[in-house]
Amino acid sequence: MSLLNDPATRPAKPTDGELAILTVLWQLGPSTVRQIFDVLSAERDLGYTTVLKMLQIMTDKGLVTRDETERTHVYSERFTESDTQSHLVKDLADRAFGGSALKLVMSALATRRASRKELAEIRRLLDEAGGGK
Amino acid sequence: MSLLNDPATRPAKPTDGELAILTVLWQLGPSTVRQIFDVLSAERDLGYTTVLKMLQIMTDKGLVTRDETERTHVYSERFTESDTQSHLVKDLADRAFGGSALKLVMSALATRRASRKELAEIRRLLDEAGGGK
DNA sequence: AAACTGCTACGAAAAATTTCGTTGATACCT
DNA sequence: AGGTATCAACGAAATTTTTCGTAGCAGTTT
Repeated sequence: MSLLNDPATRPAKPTDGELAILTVLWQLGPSTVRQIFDVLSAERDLGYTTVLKMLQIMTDKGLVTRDETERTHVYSERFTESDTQSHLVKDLADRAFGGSALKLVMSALATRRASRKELAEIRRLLDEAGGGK
Repeated sequence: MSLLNDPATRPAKPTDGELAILTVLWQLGPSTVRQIFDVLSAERDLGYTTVLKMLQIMTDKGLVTRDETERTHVYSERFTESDTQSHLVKDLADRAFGGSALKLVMSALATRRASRKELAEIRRLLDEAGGGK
């Protein structure tokens, strides 16, 4: 048997193409191939069956689930947006920042301008994080 | 002609394998294939010529430079650690956070515990970033 | 000089990812 | 019913990434 689609095992990091599909699912919620294709094909040139094939592969990998009750299948993300994002951040921290998510944060802050509102939001998170003591 | 090795063009995001090599260069500074191989092969199983080939490809892509004055070539990163890191952060922000590096930061902070010292450092960066007003 | 060691270059295989054409089934329209 | 549109499945081609065997060259040792 394969390890694919094992509910207990988290799939590997999504590829770039897979992530592009996931971001559409985050935007639209559960969607058909057609809906996802419409969004992606507006940005770049790719075929309908390409999207279909990727969703089939993602289903096998356990990145999405598929509702087959209707003829037109409906795909849903299997992990939440923030869960997947956290994973990607951790992965990048591991691969490029010696495992330190905080170095990653500092890198991001060092090169980005932020609005007052965004900075305030970050401070609030910091206060929460450090609030305990 | 090819666009490879064009000093004016930034190479595409390094692959996972390429990034692994870059992190070694960040640790050791300019290094030979042997030195890089020794570090990487301690972590995972791979051959010497694999590392050599990757460095040759990375040279073609312009990710590293090669000093051939000695018989044993010495490879150096072409972009600084923080430059490359910034790029990777921006890339991830684009691909997974709708282009918002700040959402990425918030995601990282939401799931990480930080030491007081680290939090203080982040606050300092925030003050710099928001200092103007 | 022959054998050995360490190195680069080359080519190609293997693996992973991305792409889509074709087929056959199902629904819709006239 | 016949024709058209939409869809999933399948297989395979194309591309990218990773891997390393083999060959040849240059020093070193015996």
